[in-house]
Amino acid sequence: MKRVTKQRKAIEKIFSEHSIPMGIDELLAKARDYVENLNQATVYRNVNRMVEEGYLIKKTHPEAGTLFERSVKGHKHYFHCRNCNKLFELGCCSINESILTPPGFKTDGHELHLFGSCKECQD
Amino acid sequence: MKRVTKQRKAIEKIFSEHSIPMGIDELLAKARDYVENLNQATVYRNVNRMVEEGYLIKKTHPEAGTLFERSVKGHKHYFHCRNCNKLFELGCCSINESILTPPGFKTDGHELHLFGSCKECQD
DNA sequence: GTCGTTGCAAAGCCTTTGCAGGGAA
DNA sequence: TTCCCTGCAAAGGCTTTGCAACGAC
Repeated sequence: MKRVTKQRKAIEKIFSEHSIPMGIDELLAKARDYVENLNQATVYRNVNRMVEEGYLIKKTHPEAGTLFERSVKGHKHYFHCRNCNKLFELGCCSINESILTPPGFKTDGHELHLFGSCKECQD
Repeated sequence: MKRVTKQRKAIEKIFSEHSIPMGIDELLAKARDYVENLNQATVYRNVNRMVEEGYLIKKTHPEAGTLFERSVKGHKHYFHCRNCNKLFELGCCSINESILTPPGFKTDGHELHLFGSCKECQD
C-alpha cells in the first residue's frame, strides 16, 4: 500500500506550482525548501513512480537532459531558447489537430515548440 | 583541418543508406561491416561532430535512448503514440510563428507533436 | 613531417539499487 | 507492529576524455 510521506508531498507540491518541465536537480533544490535533507535518490524514486502512475511525463531533451512535468492532455506550447536552453510557456494557439491527424489515428493533444533566442539572449 | 578517415566514411555511409534514427550500438554494429575494429569512442566522437556540423540530429527516445538521424531542413511534425511510443511523421502545416512569439523573442523554427493512439493501437 | 584521428582504458556523469533505520498506517 | 519509504553509499550504464600511436594530407 502507498504511503504519503512528506518527501512525496513536497515533490507533488512543486509540480502543482510549476507547469514547466523540470530536471531532477531543479526539482531537488525546490523540494529542499520543504524537506531540508531530501535525498536525490528519493526524488528519482518518486518521480519514476509518478511517471508509472501517469501523474508525470518524462521527457528527454538532448541538451537539457531528462525533464519531468505534470501530464496534462491538451495544448502545450513552449518557446525553447537555443542559447540558454530555458523553456518559456506560450499562450494559446489555434492548431487544427484533425487536419494533421492521419486516417485511423486518434489525437488527444498536441505540443508546439518554438525555437530561437529569448529576450535575454538577444545581445 | 578536417581529415576524411575510413571510420568517418563508414559512419557517413550508414546514414546515407538508412534514414531511420539509429542508436550508437546499432550504428557501431553496422559500421563494423566496413571498419572491422571500429571503436565505440570513435563513433561517439564522429556523431557528436556531425551533430555540431549540422549533418545529424540527436534525439532521445524514452525507451530507445539516444538516437541520431540525418538532419532534414524544414518543419518537423510528428505523431507520438502514447501507447506504443512510436513516432510517425506528419505532413506539412501552417503554423504562424510570429503570432506566437513573445515580444523581444526571436523564433527560427518550430516543432509540432500530436499525441494519441496510432492506427495499430486503436484496439 | 605535421597534426587531426583513432583505439584503448580510465574517468565522469546520471540513474538505479542494496541495505539498515525510520516513519506512516 | 508492520512493512513501505528514505538516506546513504555503492554499483551500473552510457558518454566523454587523456594519452600514445597512427595515418591523411
